[in-house]
Amino acid sequence: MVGERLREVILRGELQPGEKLHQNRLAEQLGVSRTPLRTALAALADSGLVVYESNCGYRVREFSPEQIRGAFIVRAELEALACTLAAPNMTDAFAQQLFDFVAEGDRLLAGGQLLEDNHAPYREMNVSFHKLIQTIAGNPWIADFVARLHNVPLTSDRIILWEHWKIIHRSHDDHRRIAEALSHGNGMRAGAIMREHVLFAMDYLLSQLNSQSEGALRIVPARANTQNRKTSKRKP
Amino acid sequence: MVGERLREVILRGELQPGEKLHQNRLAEQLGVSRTPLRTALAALADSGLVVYESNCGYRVREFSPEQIRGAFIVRAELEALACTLAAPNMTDAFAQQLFDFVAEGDRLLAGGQLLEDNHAPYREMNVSFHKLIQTIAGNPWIADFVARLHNVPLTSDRIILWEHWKIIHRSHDDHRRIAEALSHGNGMRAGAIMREHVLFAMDYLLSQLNSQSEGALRIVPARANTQNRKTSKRKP
DNA sequence: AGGAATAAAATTGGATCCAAAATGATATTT
DNA sequence: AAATATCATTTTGGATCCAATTTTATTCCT
Repeated sequence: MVGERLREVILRGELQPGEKLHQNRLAEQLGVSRTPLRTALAALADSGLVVYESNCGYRVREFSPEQIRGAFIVRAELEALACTLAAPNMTDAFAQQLFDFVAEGDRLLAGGQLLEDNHAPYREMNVSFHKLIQTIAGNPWIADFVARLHNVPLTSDRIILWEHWKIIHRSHDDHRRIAEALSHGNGMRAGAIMREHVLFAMDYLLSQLNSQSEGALRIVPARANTQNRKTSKRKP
Repeated sequence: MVGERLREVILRGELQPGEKLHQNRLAEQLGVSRTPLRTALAALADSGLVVYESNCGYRVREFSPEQIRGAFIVRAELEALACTLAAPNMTDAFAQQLFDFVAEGDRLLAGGQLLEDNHAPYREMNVSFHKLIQTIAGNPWIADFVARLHNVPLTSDRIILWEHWKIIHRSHDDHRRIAEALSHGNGMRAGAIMREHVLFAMDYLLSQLNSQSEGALRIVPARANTQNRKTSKRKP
């Protein structure tokens, strides 16, 4: 829980890669003692977001462009696999949900552009679409690993490149074709589209990384999480 | 480090799945205080070997046969991907190392059977062979995720089914063909063999799980790790 | 006697404390 | 003046302590 907050802080880039994580300072900033902070750090270290060195504490992990590239490649393969596994599990209800997400995307892109106010909703629709396919696939490892890959700064689904209409339009069209293929039970075809869908995002992100400065990449946070609340049991 | 020991204990099956992890007792058994134990538990929880519930502590995670099956399927795909990525990176030195492992397997299997004393060496050769391919592939995510999948009890490379000569012989023959294909730069073909190599292991393990009792599965521990020592800097 | 309510024990989670190690600063020597 | 050595400060890692919650045991009531 303090771990979640730390993860957000790191992924939003508020802590520089390589930066040392000062336990006293961080604990105070987060308003907790060092003990829960350290358990959170241990978990983050295992998940690979921070690195630990004995007697030297934790620091924010640095990712090379090559590692970021590698993350996309594995994600492309895993999400393609999710499509092939999802196909035999398709039901009318699942197909309907997929097309609902596509329809929501259509609505958000209706004006021939993506308005500023629609960035966050589009992002959430995008995340939901991908997650739903992983759910239908029914293999929890895929969802788990894809989530881990999203924990790499810049690889995260927090980041979408909004600038060029043609690219976002094409990306949304991929979604439609994937939904079509899956609803016809054609998992291999859906997987092929998905693989290209992810690999192209990789190429595009890396080209942007090379040209412009990293700071220019837009990070769109989720809206105040009134949704997505997990089970919280409280005494009266 | 205390985490490593705990991981071993759990993977060896000395703690039953679902069993509650008593912090006081465990800390005493491991000869440490509760604080380092709890950081270790937090890390293991993130890596998915134990589950945590607020105010109820940690318990050993249970895996359904379906989850075990899922782990093999993802591992098959990841290791196949490792083959396709490794092919363009092949050098004569890498090819030599692969064939050295194959030759070692030939030696261990020379008598037309796998002697009891050769179980551990064969296991280590097997692990090294697979890891080398992942190293050549040069994508650290693959090695990381495959290692996580090995952290599932029964999916682990700690377990090899030694009983039937024909199966282990065939499995070793897969290794030879994979090495051949990779040394010729044929990553797709190597990947296809690797996928079947892993998926057949899955089928065989699950069939054994259904027929005989789980306790009959042989878990062969690594030999006292004089090798595999990580960097350890000590003051004189 | 069975079940609900209450009390006692145990266990967890967080805070504080302390020793060991690392970092940084100052002094000393060449 | 530069390099080394020594000392002080900071920071980490582990142990202990304490409050809050859960679990277990007991008592009480129907």
